Amino acid sequence: MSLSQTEENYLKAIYSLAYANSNKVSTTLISAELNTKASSVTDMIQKLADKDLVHYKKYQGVSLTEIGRKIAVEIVRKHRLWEVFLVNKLNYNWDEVHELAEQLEHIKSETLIDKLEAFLEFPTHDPHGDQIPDKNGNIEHHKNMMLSTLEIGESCVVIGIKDSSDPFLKFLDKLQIQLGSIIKVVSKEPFDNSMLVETATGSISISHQISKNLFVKKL
Amino acid sequence: MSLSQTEENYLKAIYSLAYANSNKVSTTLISAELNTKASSVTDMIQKLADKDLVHYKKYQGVSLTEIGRKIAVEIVRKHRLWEVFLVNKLNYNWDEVHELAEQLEHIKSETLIDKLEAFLEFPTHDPHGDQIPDKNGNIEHHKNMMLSTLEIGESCVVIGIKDSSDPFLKFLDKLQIQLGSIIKVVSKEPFDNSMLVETATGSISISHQISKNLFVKKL
DNA sequence: TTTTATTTTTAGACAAGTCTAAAAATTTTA
DNA sequence: TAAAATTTTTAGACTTGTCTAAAAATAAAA
Repeated sequence: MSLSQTEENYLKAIYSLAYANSNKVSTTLISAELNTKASSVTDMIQKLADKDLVHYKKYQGVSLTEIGRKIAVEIVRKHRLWEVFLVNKLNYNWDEVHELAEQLEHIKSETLIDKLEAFLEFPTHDPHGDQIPDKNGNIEHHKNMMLSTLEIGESCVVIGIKDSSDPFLKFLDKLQIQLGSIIKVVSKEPFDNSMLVETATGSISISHQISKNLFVKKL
Repeated sequence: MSLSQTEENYLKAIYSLAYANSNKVSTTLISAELNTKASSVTDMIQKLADKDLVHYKKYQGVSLTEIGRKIAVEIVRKHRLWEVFLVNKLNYNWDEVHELAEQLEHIKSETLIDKLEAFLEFPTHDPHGDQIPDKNGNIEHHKNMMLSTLEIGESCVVIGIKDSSDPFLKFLDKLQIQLGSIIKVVSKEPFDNSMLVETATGSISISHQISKNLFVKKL
């Protein structure tokens, strides 16, 4: 069964919304995510239900079937691998690649994405620090350790960001903080919860706003 | 002006047909190339004419405008660069990449293809030996020297193939002849125009059928 | 140069995906 | 728990790209 780009986008939207909203997703939520009208969503949902990709009862919201979920994860996998390609090989900045990956994720091929994965040497995270699902659709959500929770003297690697808005990404670039950056907590200021940290490029002060949006792995 | 994938495919079809057919192309030819019906072609042609991408007068055939030609060449450029990527980086065989490139050529981005070109280190030919147009849409069609025209004792590099059908590509693979292969003509048989040649992997006999379909550059 | 055959175009229809406007169901609130 | 507000669905329409069948134009043949 080959899906249209549009159908794939619906599945992906439901997948990411469902994760944050305990599985059942409303028509309006989807329409907001995809910039369409609720009535259009209803139409498409009914088609997807006919194909057994979503569970659907009128007025009761939508959730993915096992097949639907599998396809959605596959698309996420493609999206993230393409992002790695764009950043690591073509020298894009991590805040520039989303739109392009949005297109590339829909390229149809049995073999392409596995070959790409091998070429990229089996990355585990995309440039925003999100895990790349494996070939079988397995994805371990990592245990959300934020920089803000570290104690004085501890060191860590940046493995992801929570708020991946454009301004935030740009700001991190300015601070020269990237995926893989190593950070050591020098001191913490109880007054505003900011912290002084040591990075490869020197020591800088980081606000709570920032430190609570950076996923890290302790060293 | 952003074109749909379909519109781009029409321009590309007209471009490649026009090259072999002295510029004016008929509705039926296009419909054969794109696997559609002539009536569909007429419809689309009229839309393209409205957008000044083709010259069109009823019953008189179609040709590309300057803008149309430019866009067509751009797509060819994308197609060929993606083919290089697939073969050189992802280890595809040259006879497997056409369909995929057919999809990738439609990815929309201002910067992607130039970055890809740089990453590939500015290749001049695709895996089938066809020239890659430059950023400005310039393409020098090389002067069609075929292996069959070489004299005894001369050496050459394979730079392209004329008949890029699947069976032919597969056959060349079997002979271990690839782009860049070096071939020296040892002897020619006047009876059937076959030739005995020396390659990296030994000396083999090549029929006229083959030698007249290989573009080469003398050394 | 008429008649015949072929090619091209028009006309009307259909599928996918979207929209607006109005009706139906659900949820909120009083 | 009944009225009001919100959400969801239906109905009908529009666009893109396609099709078939028939009409119009061109090219070939007699």
